[in-house]
Amino acid sequence: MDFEPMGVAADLVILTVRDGSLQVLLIRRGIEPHKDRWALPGGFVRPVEDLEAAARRELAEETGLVSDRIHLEQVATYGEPGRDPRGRVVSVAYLALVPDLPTPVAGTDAASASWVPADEVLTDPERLAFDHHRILLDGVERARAKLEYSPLATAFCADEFTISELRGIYEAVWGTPLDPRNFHRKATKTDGFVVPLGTTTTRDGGRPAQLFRRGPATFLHPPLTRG
Amino acid sequence: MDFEPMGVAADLVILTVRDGSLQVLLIRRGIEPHKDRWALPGGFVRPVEDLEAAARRELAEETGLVSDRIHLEQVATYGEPGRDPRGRVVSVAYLALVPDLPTPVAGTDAASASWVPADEVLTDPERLAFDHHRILLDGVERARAKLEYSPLATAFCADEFTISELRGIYEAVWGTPLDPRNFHRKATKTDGFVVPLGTTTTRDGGRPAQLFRRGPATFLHPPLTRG
DNA sequence: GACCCTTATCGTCAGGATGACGACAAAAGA
DNA sequence: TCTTTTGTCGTCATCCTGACGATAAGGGTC
Repeated sequence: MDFEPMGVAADLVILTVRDGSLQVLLIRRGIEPHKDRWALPGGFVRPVEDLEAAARRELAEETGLVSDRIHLEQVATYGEPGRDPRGRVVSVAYLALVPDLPTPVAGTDAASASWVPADEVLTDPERLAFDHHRILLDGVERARAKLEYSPLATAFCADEFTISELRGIYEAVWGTPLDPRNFHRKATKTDGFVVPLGTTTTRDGGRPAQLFRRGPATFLHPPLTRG
Repeated sequence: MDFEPMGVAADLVILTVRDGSLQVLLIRRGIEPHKDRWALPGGFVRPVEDLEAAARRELAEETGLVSDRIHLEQVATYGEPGRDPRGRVVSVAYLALVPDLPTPVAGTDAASASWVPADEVLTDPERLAFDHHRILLDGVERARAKLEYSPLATAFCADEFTISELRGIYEAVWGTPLDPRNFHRKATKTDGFVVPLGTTTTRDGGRPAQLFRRGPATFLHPPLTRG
């Protein structure tokens, strides 16, 4: 039995935390189908190219971020017949977590790509083309869940960060305030989550805060709890 | 820009608990490539067929289970160029959890499909064709992780079960013994995990045990802990 | 029936983690 | 100097867990 050929695309949910809110990178489509509508960045996987390589290539094209230190993980694959008017297209969705970029979306013409608050997009199911609303929903939920039991929040931070900056990540992604004192205790006492650098900064105002770097832990035990 | 067509397959990690151990359904391939080698059940997605529908169809073909009450979830998608000698094939892996079947693999010729202890397969990376060892690894790890924070263990059980049967599921999947008294407390006190039926059974020997049905909870809070 | 074996179920207790919140420290700015 | 802002350390009651003792209620054996 032979197979029926299909198109395979890689779509990206690229998240960052800017101005205290979780934001997603969207592009305005320049071509049909869904011309002029907002959509997730993405494109077809090339004939000889790994799925993750395709995702990483799209990520670089849209953000200018080429580092393999950017967190990128597969979320799910969407293949409902009819989801793409061009034919049978199966889309593998990836989730990318990037720090707040100093250069706003470098390497792209600013007109077609921009950061948008995630909940603003999530509350309007018609905002995005294709089934990208569902993909975004799954991507954001994945990110929210992983903050609980993995040290992934550090992927949103710069190399060096303070505990309250880290807390700000959690508050933005979860959309809920956290007690600074309890969070401080949890973050610093969970083995391998963050390592102190011995230096301080006053960039957040108030009393100088210790600077930290991400630790070697791959999961948090016990996990943090949402809400 | 047009797309390069690829084959899209759905492969299945079908797990059950039999004789106190976690077992996976494998088939012996009757055709090339990898003829006569063991592999996960699976096949190409049809031109007009949803991915999950394809997985459910394969599940029915291999096990005779057609019920939509069987737990089936997507795990990941594998698309490395060269993973299939027939050409560029992208495989969407699904995880199915089924109760210990009274009829051993109904609807299939018994020669080509059989239950095999999962850890026996996992310890030999060359046991399975294609990249199915990796897929199995990911599927089993998903199952192990989800038992912690979801009531999914009940998917391995019959409609009515005792607490110690449920505990047996955990012990088999995690490969670690659990304290019967603490597990009983946890299972019965976690809201919505199991609901008592008021009836008892002595099928496990010893003092009659309460029978339970799965409860309405979709996650366990707080989660159970492995080992 | 007396006894034993097996499994089910309840209870106790110490230790760890959490959430709520008080208190003080150390900077910037008025 | 005083106020404001943020960081950091403590305290305490509560909940959950893991370890484990004790009792309950069947079946089987003699």
